[in-house]
Amino acid sequence: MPDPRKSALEPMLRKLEYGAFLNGEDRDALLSLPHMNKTVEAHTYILREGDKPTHACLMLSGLTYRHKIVANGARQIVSLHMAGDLVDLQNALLGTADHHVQALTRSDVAFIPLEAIKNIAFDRPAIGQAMWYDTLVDGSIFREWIANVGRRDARTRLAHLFCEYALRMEAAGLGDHNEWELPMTQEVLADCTGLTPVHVNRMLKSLEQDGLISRTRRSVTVRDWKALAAAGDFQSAYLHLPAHKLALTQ
Amino acid sequence: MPDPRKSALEPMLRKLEYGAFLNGEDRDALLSLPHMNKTVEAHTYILREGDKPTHACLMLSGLTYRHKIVANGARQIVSLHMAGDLVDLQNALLGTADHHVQALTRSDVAFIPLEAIKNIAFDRPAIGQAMWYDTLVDGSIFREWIANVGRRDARTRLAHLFCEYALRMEAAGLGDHNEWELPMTQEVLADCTGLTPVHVNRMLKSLEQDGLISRTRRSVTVRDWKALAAAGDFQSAYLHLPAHKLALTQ
DNA sequence: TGATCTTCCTAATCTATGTTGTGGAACATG
DNA sequence: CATGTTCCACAACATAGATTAGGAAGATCA
Repeated sequence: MPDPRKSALEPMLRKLEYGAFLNGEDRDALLSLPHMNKTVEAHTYILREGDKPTHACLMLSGLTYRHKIVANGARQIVSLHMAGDLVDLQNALLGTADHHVQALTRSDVAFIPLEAIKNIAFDRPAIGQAMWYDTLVDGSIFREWIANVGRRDARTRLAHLFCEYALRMEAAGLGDHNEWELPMTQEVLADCTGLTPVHVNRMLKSLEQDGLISRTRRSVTVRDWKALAAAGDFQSAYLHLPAHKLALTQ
Repeated sequence: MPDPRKSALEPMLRKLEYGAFLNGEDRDALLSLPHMNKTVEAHTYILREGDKPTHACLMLSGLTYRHKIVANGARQIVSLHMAGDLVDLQNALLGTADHHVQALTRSDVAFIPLEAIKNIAFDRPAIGQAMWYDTLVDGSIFREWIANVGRRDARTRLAHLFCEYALRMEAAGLGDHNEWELPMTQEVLADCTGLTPVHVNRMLKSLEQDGLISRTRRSVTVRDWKALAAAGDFQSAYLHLPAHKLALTQ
């Protein structure tokens, strides 16, 4: 058994602790989970629709996303994932993957055998509750995306996506909500928001001209968080982040 | 303790058994859960965004839906629920509701104390796994809705919604996938699909004229299931229904 | 240092869907 | 049965966002 004190699985703890109090034994048990580390290059598929996964995938660094392809060939990204996210707990327990998981940037991930996850979740109620909670937060974000894509106009959608991304990055300790790396092409932004890259470009310009953000090739600076949140009809409650993670943005 | 053999909670078992094998004791424990039955009229709010629910709500009959209101006042429905669905397990465990739950038609529901749900889930691993699975299936349906609303055109969206609804109703024993009650106004359909009622009307006419469906005021007959599924870019895998529930539609 | 590729930007044009409005059918209410 | 209300159907018009396309600006690599 690996020494839990220097486990690579450390990033997993943060989010799980949102959902339940984990005592020392719980934490050790989590950090001692068997796993296999791997670095995946940008654009690599981690899982394809129809696969029957045997491992869950924990993000250690980088960004990944889940997506679906519809009949006309268009792609819809349904979620983004960063360090600490247990990406395909979803696909894992359901047996057959109903969507693709792909690396957006070069990423370090840890593959954890499903059996080990199930065992730990049912042996240790606090961990089980934490994982369940985590999947519920995922669900909450999905609901918000349905509303975002279904009922908000293009500019609002994009601003909303930015606010969500900024807060999640900050909560994960990966940046400041007012300034962050955005390693996405405009095509990726379009596939997150159900728009075309051309129109994303127009809306980016609009947000920039109105002084809400400024940007360089691969990073964004928020010039006026309140205005951006207003433009994006963004209220953070659905992220279910603990209060102390939100202090700075209130 | 009520006699589990004639519990009103019976409809809960079907879906939970998709996710795990439940033995006699598990089933008795579920059916003996404390609960309070209630009939809610159409349009009644069962839960509002911001509420802190103390009970989960099991649907016994009728239809309910969850929705969000965005800044411009538009409504986006994010899911539909029918007999057997544990509607707000989502809101319940998350502490604060991030969306509204409202009755679409007059419905019978059972309110089950949250504490009792948590206890049974962690005392009985099979039940815990079944409930977790159920919330994951919810998540899978959310993902499909994001893709539906984000990347499919209006006609396809509507056909997709119909296919999903038909299959879920049939799986719940509430109808035949080729003929069902549709107690929804075109405005409700619009709010499910991110369209306007006027355009829903156009698309309904289109589906009807092309011989895929026919309809009366509050019911739909599928004239050609295969064609409707094709028009809706519908593949049922994401519903994660057991094979025997799908036999008729293959 | 140039050749090649990707991404970004911009403009012109088009179209799917939204908006507004009207009349009538169906249903609910008393 | 009379009346009010909700919902549906249809039409005329408006527009947000899609489509297509070309060139500029960076990146990557020989």
